[in-house]
Amino acid sequence: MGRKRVTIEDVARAAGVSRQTVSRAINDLGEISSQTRARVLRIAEEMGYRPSSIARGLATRRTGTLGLVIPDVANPFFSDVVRGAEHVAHAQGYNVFLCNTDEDPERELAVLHSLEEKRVDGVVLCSSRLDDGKLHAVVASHSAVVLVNRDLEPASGEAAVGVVMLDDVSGGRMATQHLLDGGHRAVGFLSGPPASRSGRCRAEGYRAALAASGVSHNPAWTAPCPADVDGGHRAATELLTAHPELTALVCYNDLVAVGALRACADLGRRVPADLAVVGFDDILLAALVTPPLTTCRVARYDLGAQAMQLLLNRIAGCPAEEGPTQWERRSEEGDGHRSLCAEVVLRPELIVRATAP
Amino acid sequence: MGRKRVTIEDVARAAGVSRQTVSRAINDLGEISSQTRARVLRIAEEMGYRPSSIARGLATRRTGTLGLVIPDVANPFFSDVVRGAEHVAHAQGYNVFLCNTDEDPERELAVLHSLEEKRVDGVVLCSSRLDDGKLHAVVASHSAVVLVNRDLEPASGEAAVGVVMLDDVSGGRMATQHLLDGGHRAVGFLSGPPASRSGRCRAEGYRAALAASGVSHNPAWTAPCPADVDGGHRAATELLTAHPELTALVCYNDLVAVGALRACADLGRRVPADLAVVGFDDILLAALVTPPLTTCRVARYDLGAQAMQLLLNRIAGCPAEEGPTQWERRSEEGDGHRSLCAEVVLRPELIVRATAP
DNA sequence: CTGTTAGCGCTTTCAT
DNA sequence: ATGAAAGCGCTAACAG
Repeated sequence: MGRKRVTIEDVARAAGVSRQTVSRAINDLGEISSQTRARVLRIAEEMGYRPSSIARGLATRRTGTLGLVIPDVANPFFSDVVRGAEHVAHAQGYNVFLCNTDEDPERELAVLHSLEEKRVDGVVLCSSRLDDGKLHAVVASHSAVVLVNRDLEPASGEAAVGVVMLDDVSGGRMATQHLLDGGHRAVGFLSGPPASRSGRCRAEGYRAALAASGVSHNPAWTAPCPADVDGGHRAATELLTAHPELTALVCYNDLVAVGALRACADLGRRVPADLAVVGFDDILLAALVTPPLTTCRVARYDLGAQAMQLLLNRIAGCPAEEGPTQWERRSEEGDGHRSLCAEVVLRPELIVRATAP
Repeated sequence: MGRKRVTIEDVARAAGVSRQTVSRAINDLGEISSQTRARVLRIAEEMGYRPSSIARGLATRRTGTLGLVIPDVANPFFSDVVRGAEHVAHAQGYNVFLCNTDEDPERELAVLHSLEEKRVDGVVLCSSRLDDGKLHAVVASHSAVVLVNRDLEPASGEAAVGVVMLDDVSGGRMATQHLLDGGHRAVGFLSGPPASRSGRCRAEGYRAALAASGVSHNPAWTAPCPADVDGGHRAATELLTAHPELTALVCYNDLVAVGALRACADLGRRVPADLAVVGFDDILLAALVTPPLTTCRVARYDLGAQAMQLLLNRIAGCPAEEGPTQWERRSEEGDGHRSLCAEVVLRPELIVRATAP
């Protein structure tokens, strides 16, 4: 394996032309007779020539690769985001570096630096845990950045960063309202990791819904937890034991909700008769557990796809050193230029199943 | 964002040294006084210097990136493989390009070519759907390749390729035997995609178990299906309708098994009373559906981790043009050199839950 | 220990 | 329509 690589020089020599001509042929730039081009391409093909995108990257300052930074591929939420993002990127001829941060800000910074060294043409950064200062530095050092599920005030002189957000406040309100509509008054909330913006926004929506219905809000009914089945299981067990008065639970995500279901089974509380449960995300699992989970669905694939599309728009539309002006203007024009606006907001949708009918 | 990048030249000038000295400092190669190194590093840091790994790649012919090719990230099986592989790669300073093939051989070939152009240092290729000829070509054109769940006879003059396999024949036998032990004689098999090696091997194990127990094998009891819940649902519905005599079902994977569970619910057949079901993989979902799934667990994270470790060993251990000799010898020496052997086999483990007690 | 000279394989710019 | 020269940012191989 791996004998000496064929270079453009080799092909040029074999075809009896200059390297430039070969370059023109493989890049399909017009200035070449279709005869020579066909001949060169055939010879290149025969020799198994594979142009080095790394040499090409050095010369053009474009690598044709993008970074996609997420907390964890194994989280079904993000694996769908990845699919959406990759699909869009590949469709336009880009490759993507997938980077996990494991929710660790140090690791996040490390992968971002690594992407910078790789000279990626742009980055989609999901659920960043970086503080505003560090995040500004990151944005400044990459040629294009789109943030998913994380806001950032543009610093002065900085092009507005692309942003794709979930309307989590609405989501939290929606989920809670559904329970209130069902007659529940003692509604708890498992809020997920304290560092999660989604968690905080959903909590805000939860409180807003309670307030709007004139239901008093008991802070002791809210508890943080790790964002997985085990975390939900433990937190729900504790919360339900400490506050047996609760008749309903809004959960940070479906994994946590499934953990809560397990806790109910352990504690002998029937769902939904004794306790109603609402999750978030609508992962595959949600429809398949017993009883099937009522949940707030988020269009995860679209989230990734839109973020990537936004990034590609910015890469294509901001050819050189153009300032943020055009972007800000566009995004204020309304919906006509959806593909060019700098902020996208996705609204969740309540899927009513058996855990909170 | 993205003003002019700082180059090694800029740093050299600012520090009043040559580029080479800067290079020595950042690469921590001995031949430099610790004073100058410290000073250079400080200046580089201050200037926000980020060495271009693409220029470096051109010069060194090593990119520090690896390819990981899988059918689909959103498949929970592969997302765990990805985690294992990435963890090992990152621990040794490599980045990985993740590529989905969507089980499409054309796309698989395309991503492999793209990785070749990117000059990755090696590739882990999972569940390749390529025929032997094309696969040999792929192996020949990459500097190091590890195959997961796909075998390949080494061609003459070719270094043996690294291989990590699941013992799927054992798995199929194990699952079937468990059902036979439970008294079942009419055992069906949903064999997954015809192109899947795992599917074929599990089928082989299934038939072997039947034969070993002297149970006659009815080919009509085996049916292929797409490897997801829906595929399982449809195939199980058809199979159980056409052959109501079946009392047990071995399923290609857990997703298919969950589909079969759904089909049973539709058809009014209780599980496990009327139909016993065994799945494969033990994904998260398996323990959480009702009733919890009996399944053959595969150490997915380990699968990815071992494959990547094997790849890194081959990259490190095969410095130049050394032939396959050393490898073949090592792998025959036994288990002492596990980290250097060229083939790893992982055995699945039966997890008995409620669908086939 | 430090600097100099050549590339790595491609594209760009300018001739022809 | 084609070719020649220069350079992208870094390291390898020598000198000193």
